[in-house]
Amino acid sequence: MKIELYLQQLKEQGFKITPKRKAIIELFSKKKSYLSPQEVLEKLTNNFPGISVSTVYRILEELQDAGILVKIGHEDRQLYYSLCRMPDQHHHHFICRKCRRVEEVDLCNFKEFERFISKNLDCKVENHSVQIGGLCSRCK
Amino acid sequence: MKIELYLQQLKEQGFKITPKRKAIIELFSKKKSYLSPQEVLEKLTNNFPGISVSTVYRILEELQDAGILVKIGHEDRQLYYSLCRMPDQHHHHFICRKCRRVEEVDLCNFKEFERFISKNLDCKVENHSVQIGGLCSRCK
DNA sequence: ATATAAATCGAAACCATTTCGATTTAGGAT
DNA sequence: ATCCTAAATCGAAATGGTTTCGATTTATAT
Ligand SMILES: [Mn+2]
Ligand SMILES: [Mn+2]
Ligand SMILES: [Zn+2]
Ligand SMILES: [Zn+2]
Repeated sequence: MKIELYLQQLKEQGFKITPKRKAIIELFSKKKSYLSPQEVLEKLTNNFPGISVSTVYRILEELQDAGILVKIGHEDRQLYYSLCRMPDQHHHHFICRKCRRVEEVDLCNFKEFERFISKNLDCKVENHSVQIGGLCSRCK
Repeated sequence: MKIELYLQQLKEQGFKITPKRKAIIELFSKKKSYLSPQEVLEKLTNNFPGISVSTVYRILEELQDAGILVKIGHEDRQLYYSLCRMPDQHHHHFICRKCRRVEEVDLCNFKEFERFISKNLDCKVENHSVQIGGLCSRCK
């Protein structure tokens, strides 16, 4: 997806296009791996000396709200984000434990779970989270 | 599963059976919902006034290492644990968003994911995490 | 150009979690 | 039963990622 599309997506949701937001989107779109807020801050300090930590945290959260970034669940329980390249359809992510690369997994076989659970537990299933880990084609 | 089995499991892994460890296992085995370290601390304060926070954190981690508790992934990124009632076979968990009840989901259709990913991404799949959310039979 | 709501700054607060040296305890050995 | 010792617990302080908030700046519609 081109940067312009993400910016348009931002605007459509009522956000203003600011240099820092643009820079963060650009950063993620050229890096296929997930990043922590601290890491984003470091990368931006080149072009924006004195950028505030709080700004980075806020922008990352907003970009996720806008569907541009996704949070990556990590066992250290800290925040990590990556660009989602398929914002429109439900899917999952594969994450390389070595290089942090995030790949889109355009598959969800959750229907089977839902049937199984409804039948066996008599619950109302509302959501599910799936994350796949391993080594990507480069790292394996 | 009976408490004695969990205690035996603890002992087999080289841990000593202490009153606090026992109390924490008992607490979880009568509560089917997940708990935070703070909540565990509060419940234990009745029987163990002056129990230390660090002790609770440490025991919870150890019980997880021993396969007795499982960490629950929560969007607030804080620590939550629940008793795992099927420690021996691979499975997943359903979590009620209202009452926090955790149910064992004795199903995993991950093979399909693995085939799909190996074929499309040429990756080496090593692990996956699945968590299902919704309302349990009581809460729905 | 002007207005103004949104965005950013920056420093401090927050608070869940971790650390570590001192003290106590469980459980095997004598 | 007593002793021994590694393991477990205490407790208070540090840690550090994240959030807060009032002051200042900026994007953008008019
Ligand atoms: Mn995606
Ligand atoms: Mn389980
Ligand atoms: Zn990789
Ligand atoms: Zn429930």
